[in-house]
Amino acid sequence: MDIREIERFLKFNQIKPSHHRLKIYEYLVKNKNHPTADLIYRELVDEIPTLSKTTVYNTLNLFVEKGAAQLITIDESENRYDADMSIHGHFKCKHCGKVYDFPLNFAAIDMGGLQNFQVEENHIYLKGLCNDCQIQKEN
Amino acid sequence: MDIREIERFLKFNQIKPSHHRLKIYEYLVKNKNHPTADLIYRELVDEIPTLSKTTVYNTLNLFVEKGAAQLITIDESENRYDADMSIHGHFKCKHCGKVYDFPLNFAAIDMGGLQNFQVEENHIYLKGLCNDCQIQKEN
DNA sequence: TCATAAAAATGTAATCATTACAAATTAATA
DNA sequence: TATTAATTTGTAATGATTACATTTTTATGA
Ligand SMILES: [Mn+2]
Ligand SMILES: [Mn+2]
Ligand SMILES: [Zn+2]
Ligand SMILES: [Zn+2]
Repeated sequence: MDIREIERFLKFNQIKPSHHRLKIYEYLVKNKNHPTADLIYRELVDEIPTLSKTTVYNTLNLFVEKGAAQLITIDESENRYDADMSIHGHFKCKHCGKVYDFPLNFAAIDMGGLQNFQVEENHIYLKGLCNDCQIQKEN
Repeated sequence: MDIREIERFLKFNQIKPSHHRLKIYEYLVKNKNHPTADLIYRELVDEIPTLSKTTVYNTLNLFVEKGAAQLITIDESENRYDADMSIHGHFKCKHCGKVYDFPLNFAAIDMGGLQNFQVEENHIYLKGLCNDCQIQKEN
């Protein structure tokens, strides 16, 4: 996804593609690391010295509001963001802190107890030890 | 679950059953409302005038640490707690704010992308409109 | 029972992520 | 260019949670 596609994508989602918005969205797309607002700020401020943290927060809130990104609340006290709007699950390693994606067959989730409930969002969060960290502990 | 059972349960989980701890755990068991620390405090402070909010926080953290309750981070900026440690999902209504339980066939979740990952916790959160609120909107 | 130590609870201050808000800057429009 | 709207900025406020020192309660044992 190059900068032109990002511009089109933001416009498509009713978001005026200002320079900062383009850069923040580009960061989300290129680094699929589910970053916090603070991390995005720290990563971009060298390249964009005038960037303010408030703008990062404002922009991320706008993305979520317009459906261009999703908010991941996998852990208390840290909001993370993801430009991948497809249905997928997240796994956070308790040891290294990395957040992994995994495919999800949402239809398999049987919501027997929720007849007539209208589902608008789904958040599937797992926690534990990732493959790499398990190997480390064994040695 | 009467107070005697609660006492036994806390002891079983390596938690000394002080009066406050018993009352807070009893609140979780009797009101399956996934409350915040603040709500628990407000609900109990009349009955226990000496209760402090710090004690509620300390106690809930202890419960989670010892595996007697689980922390539900279904929404940013509010930690909710649940004494039900069985595997089940949560649905939060965006209109009325109520958090519903629903049964969950966890085995149905295919984690194809997570070979050799060791899962220790699972959090399944859905959001949308509950049955009651949909009916209201239709009228 | 009384002394002593350990555990639990309290109250206040600190922390920290996020938001509110007013001012400044930039972009769009005519 | 003049005018208006949108965006961005910097700082202050908010609010949930935690840190910490003090007080209270409970347990232990001479
Ligand atoms: Mn993701
Ligand atoms: Mn529950
Ligand atoms: Zn890991
Ligand atoms: Zn509802």
